[in-house]
Amino acid sequence: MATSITRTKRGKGRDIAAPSRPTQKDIALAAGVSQAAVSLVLNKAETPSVPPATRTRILEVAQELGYRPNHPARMLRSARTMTFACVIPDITNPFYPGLVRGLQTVAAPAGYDVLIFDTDGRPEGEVRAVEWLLQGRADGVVATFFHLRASQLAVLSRNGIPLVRLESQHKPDGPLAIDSVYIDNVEAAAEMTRFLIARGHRRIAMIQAEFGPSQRRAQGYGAVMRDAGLSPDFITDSAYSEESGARAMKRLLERKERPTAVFGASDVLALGAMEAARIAGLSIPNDIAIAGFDDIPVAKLLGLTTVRQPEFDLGALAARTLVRRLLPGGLEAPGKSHELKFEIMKRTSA
Amino acid sequence: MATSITRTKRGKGRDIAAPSRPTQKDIALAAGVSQAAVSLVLNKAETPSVPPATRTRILEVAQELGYRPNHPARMLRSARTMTFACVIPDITNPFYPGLVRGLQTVAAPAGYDVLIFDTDGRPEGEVRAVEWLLQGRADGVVATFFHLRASQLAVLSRNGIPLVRLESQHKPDGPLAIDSVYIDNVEAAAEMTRFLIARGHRRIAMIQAEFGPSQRRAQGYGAVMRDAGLSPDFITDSAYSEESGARAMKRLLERKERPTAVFGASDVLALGAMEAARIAGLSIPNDIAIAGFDDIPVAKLLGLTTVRQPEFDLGALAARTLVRRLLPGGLEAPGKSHELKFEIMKRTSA
DNA sequence: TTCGCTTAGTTATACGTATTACTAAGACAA
DNA sequence: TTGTCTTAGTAATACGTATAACTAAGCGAA
Repeated sequence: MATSITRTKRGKGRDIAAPSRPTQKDIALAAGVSQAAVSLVLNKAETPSVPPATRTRILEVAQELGYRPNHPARMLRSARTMTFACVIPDITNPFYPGLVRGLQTVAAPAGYDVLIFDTDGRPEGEVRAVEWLLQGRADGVVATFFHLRASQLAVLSRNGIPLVRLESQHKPDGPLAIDSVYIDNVEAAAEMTRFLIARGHRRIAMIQAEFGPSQRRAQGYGAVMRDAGLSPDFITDSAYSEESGARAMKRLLERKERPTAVFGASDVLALGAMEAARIAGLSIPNDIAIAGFDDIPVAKLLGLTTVRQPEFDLGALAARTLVRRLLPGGLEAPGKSHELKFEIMKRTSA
Repeated sequence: MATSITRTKRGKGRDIAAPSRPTQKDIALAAGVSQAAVSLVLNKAETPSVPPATRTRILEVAQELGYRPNHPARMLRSARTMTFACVIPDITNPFYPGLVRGLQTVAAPAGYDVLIFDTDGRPEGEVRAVEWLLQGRADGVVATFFHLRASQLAVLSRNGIPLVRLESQHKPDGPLAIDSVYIDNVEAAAEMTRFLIARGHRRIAMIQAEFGPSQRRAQGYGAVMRDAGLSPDFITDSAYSEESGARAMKRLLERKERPTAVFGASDVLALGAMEAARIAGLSIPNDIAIAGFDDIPVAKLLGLTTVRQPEFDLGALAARTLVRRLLPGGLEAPGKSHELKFEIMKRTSA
């Protein structure tokens, strides 16, 4: 009868050094109580059925063994992952890190982690994200979907996963646990356009992206232009990237009659445009004025006139909404749309 | 005997609408087989004990019910979370999103998700990160630790969690499953300093942060300065932020004898310095030259001369290292240090 | 003396999966 | 007819936790 001193659990077949954290069972064994007693003491602030003496003994043993709760087991047992998913096109777009930070700032004190899922703004990526969420990996989601419609997202609600969408306009309240936080992009773009017109610009072009919030921004711009008796001038490139912005700008600069101002549907597009203009030897804003949308951190450094969307606050509000949804009974409430205010940041580029 | 048509599982006591995804048991029931058979078919490419007919029947039923594996249950059973943690000071520092992207790009095809944990570069944050990792929430970690030493990180290895550190210099190989990826920060800073001297600068100041890679960069700068018979001029502010950079720059500009060049220990510090210089009415690089370290995306737009650290590649390499570590037996190999090359990006600011 | 209440717990079960060990039925050979 | 081998699965168990349901011992009151 061989006596095994090295307590190698999980070392069933192979006896390789298989590290294994102490469990409640180990604590129970060492403290001479049952596993249930351990669980009770570890989780409840007050334990009527466990007297102080036993309580402290259990806590001491736990401390001594360096016990940490096994998160996966907890998740399974309590059907809570304590994780929020953040589904966005691309974390390298400077708009999103601030949003993520806002999320974390509210989520962390409430005990939730934040997991990032990049879709690249492509339909397949968004479908994969939903697939993934249905595996029960997150308790709630904050997401920007460019392609999926409400009908394709309803499956999340049906599976008890609340969703907060980052939107570009007010959404009507619905019965499902789908909320939204938004900034009135139509009005914001309109106001920026009015500002450019007031500055004396008449030939104003807008650089658009194919999908996403660009649509609403174009709408606001188009309406104001037409109201002012000017003709909207859209130029569309594929993505929200500097390359797209630069490409579009180059096309604009090749025209016989150039615009005097260019409104980028997002800051990264505007930055690409600025870069292209600079390469072409143009001075900003004298030769050509440029405006953007988002107010990413660099916009300030580059003096880009733009529409401020408070990313941090958006993230924080979204997280607060999720936390509330995950309170008991929180899923029953109808979906609501929360508005945050934009601000026109007048800088040197326009 | 009441017949319950609405299949409401989990509805033990309260019969509120408690949505519940189908499990393997449900499939088994519907297909007239055992749960074990379902698990087998769903997970193995070849099932000698399940004939094709039964196999397809099971798969069809699974499809029909919209089955998705329950991730927490899988985690518990297989002791794999299929998650990498990325522990960094702050996702809003523009250096990190690219790193995260590099991580994701390698992790996703291998089946791993990426979770972000911000430490704010503070000791408590780093301790919390380790605590958190010990709960078995991730299979591996990519991390930047400013404060914790190897001895405090060894606990991760002891618990079977491989770690890849982002480092600023070569680390000696050790027996634990702790690898590192690094860029030779000493040499990089030295080369940048030589460049500044070659440009004719003699009074060169360096803006440092209190902790982190700033140390190595200061070392390279200091060595070259002394070799050239110049006296190093350090000015330290707390964090890696624009505010810190601006504050430090303001102090430099208050001096009677101003430096002709300022070397920021990171790009965000350099950007803050640029902004402060501009506010003070100085022209860059005529009145004062500025250099940075990191080559964050905006550096290019602002014409900041800096040291390029390939963030994306660092992330990708770190992820590849982790994936390899998590292959069977991968934890036994000694820790290795991988070097990536920097590049001096000569732009207009210096 | 018996009942009931409190104290201090324990036992049992479930969450959904993966895997090991087992088995019943039939085919075929000796 | 018996024994062996294959086929087609199944039953049982474990992962670590949370919790509902139960109980044994001791004490006071009726």
